[in-house]
Amino acid sequence: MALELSCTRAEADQKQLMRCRNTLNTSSELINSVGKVLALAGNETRLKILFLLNEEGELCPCDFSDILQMSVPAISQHIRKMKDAGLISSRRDGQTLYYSLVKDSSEVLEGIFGRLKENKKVA
Amino acid sequence: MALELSCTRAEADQKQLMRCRNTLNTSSELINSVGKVLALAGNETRLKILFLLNEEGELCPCDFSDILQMSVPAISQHIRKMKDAGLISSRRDGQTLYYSLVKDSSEVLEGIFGRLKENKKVA
DNA sequence: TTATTATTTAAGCATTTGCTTAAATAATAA
DNA sequence: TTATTATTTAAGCAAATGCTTAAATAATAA
Repeated sequence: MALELSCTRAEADQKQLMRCRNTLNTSSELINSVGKVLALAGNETRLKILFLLNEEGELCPCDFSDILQMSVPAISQHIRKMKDAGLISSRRDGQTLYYSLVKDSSEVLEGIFGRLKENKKVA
Repeated sequence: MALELSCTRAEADQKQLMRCRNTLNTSSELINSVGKVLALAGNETRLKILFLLNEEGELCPCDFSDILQMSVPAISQHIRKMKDAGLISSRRDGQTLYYSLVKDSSEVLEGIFGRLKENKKVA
């Protein structure tokens, strides 16, 4: 790969580069966890699922399959990723599993949905 | 695929399903564009680039290569995606291209970075 | 018990992603 | 001009992603 060990531009601001490295180091855990949430929400199907859960409270895989016109297994696999990441949780009622957003972990989502709602008002 | 045309649960709330379909239809453009931004920000390297641009104002590919310890072409290709999406723009100074966040299109990012900063204060 | 329903899980596969290396631009310096 | 530097672009490839179909669980109904 032959990676340059430092920026060799004449104008390179070494203090700035150090500051950036420090910023990333001190926030690395946070950036990592936020990145995971964004990667999950960055899929259109999953974003719609999260968005609908935010609006409706809880829905089941069968509902999503119907609404999004996708197969149940496809929905289920998206749901699993978000459940594994702690974004959503389930409640069983008979044969049906109802999923809902996990309040605690939807901090990043709140920012996103907040913007979505603001824009919605304007548009 | 043999897709079910509607949720057949006895408890299925047809009004709710209709409302969900409507919600998605009326917000589809917005969800689509937000989804694209999230997909871009959902990559750890790109999230770091966006985060650093938000903190520092502007930086060049060479800086990122140095800070993130990645090859210049790898950085450049991440940058291109975000530039194509209108998230960042460039200013040339000699041989160096300085990139910065496009204010207008960083609405969604603001929500994310806002949360990042809040958490930073706490942590 | 057997059948049906709601859901998950697993295997397979095409598409996408993100790197690599090498070559092409673009600007400055000699 | 030629050389050097900063960056982009392109081709190639391994890994990840997101669907498909089929099989496995789990709960209810007959």
